[in-house]
Amino acid sequence: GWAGEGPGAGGKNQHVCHAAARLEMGSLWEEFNRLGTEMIVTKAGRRMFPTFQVKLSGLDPLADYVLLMDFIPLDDKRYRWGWGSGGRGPDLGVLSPSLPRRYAFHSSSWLAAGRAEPAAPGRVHFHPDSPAKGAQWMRQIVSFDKLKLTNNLLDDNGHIILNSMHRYQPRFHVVFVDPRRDSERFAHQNFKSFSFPETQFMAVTAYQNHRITQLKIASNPFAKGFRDGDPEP
Amino acid sequence: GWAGEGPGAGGKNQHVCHAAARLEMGSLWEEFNRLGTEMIVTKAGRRMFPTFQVKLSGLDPLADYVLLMDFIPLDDKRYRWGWGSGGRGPDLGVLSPSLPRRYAFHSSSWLAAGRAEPAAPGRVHFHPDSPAKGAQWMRQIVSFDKLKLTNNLLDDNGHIILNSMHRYQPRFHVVFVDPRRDSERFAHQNFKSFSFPETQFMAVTAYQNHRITQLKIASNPFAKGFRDGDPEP
DNA sequence: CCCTTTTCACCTAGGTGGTAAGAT
DNA sequence: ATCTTACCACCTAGGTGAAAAGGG
Repeated sequence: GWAGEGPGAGGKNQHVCHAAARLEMGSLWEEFNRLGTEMIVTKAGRRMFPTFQVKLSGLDPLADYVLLMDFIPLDDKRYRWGWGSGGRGPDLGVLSPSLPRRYAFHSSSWLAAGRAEPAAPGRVHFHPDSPAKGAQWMRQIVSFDKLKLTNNLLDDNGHIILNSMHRYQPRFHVVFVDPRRDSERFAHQNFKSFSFPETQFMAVTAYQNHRITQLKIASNPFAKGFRDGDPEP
Repeated sequence: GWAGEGPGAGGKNQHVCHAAARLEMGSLWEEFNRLGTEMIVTKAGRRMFPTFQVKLSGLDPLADYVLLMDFIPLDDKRYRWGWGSGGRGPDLGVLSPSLPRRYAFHSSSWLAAGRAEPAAPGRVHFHPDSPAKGAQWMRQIVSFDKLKLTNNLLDDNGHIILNSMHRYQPRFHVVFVDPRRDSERFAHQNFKSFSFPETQFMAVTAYQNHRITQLKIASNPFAKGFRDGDPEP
């Protein structure tokens, strides 16, 4: 689907105000989202699957743009996977109101388990082709397949730092490279942001929901070695 | 070694006149050059080995530069590998004066065999990180490992088109991206070119000199499968 | 006869989840 | 008990020269 930004798009530079982004592989994202998407985080950094990819339109073909992503916590909670009674202490086993009921399967589900860890510095990932002309960005699908997620707070590889067992919303930003001298003063007008709710996920160090594991194995080419039984072209 | 450009460096823009490039893996290039370097060309495109890599210095850290390569014919001859008497017709089996005597081994050597084919359009290969700031280019070795050579005159993959059995000199160009309005008028001042004689080579569809083959196998990691006998770290 | 094309086994390089051990 | 780490077999993706087949 198409996702504009949250607040009204007023006061934006002409070079970004008509920018639009369509999420690619939308049906796959939605299939994961129905189950409750999980993304592995490792010390060395792990790619996302599905990969975040968008098709852009409405850019000035001759202007320069920088494309980047960041990840914002969806709430201030820490989660655990299980069945409420597991408890040590004051775990109430209360489903977070923001987690739809359908997240529960087989007697296990995501349960709020306290307040979130203090958030990491909040890194961003620049698309490695940045900067480039609008025409170049619009020519084909823009893929963030070099982006990696890590749980290492001391990471020095430039990866995105996330807390495991916390929920995140990926955000995508189109930034017009303003050639004007004091362009910093217009910075707030020169970018446009996109959030696709179907791309939100839980950061984990190991998959919790077995249906997520199976969908990853079924849809990620690199996990073909774990597929068994009938081939499905 | 270091290689400046041919004609006097006079009249160059300040952003390029101090630029310098050191060829990396120089001793390997020289080892190949002593035997007579050959580079495979294929219809689909083949990488060079050794890869053309340079360490840059003397750029303006804050200015934008484009880096690119092209290949110029070293002479107007066509060559064949063999021993002079093979001949059909007027092959004289005369060693080209520009080919050192050491090119001959084992009763076989490169022989001039007529005039060169008409040259292809003369494509260039832009380093995929272009454009980038001088600081970025100087930070580490710049590698042209995405560059591919083809003998397909109709190639539409943007590869470098060469004639097999012809000799070429790789050239490397540093181009300052001039922000001035009518910068085209200064184009001749805004670049600096480098030629390393030890990187010249013969384009071939299959290796002719067996010593070249052995040196490729010994030094290219992707050819490790053809190494036999003692490992050499 | 000489050169080119195609196919192949064998590599490098790196992305998967499983598994068992480790940490708290 | 729950989460994390390290290692592994098994993939994708693509760069090698050898060998045999193809073409003029």
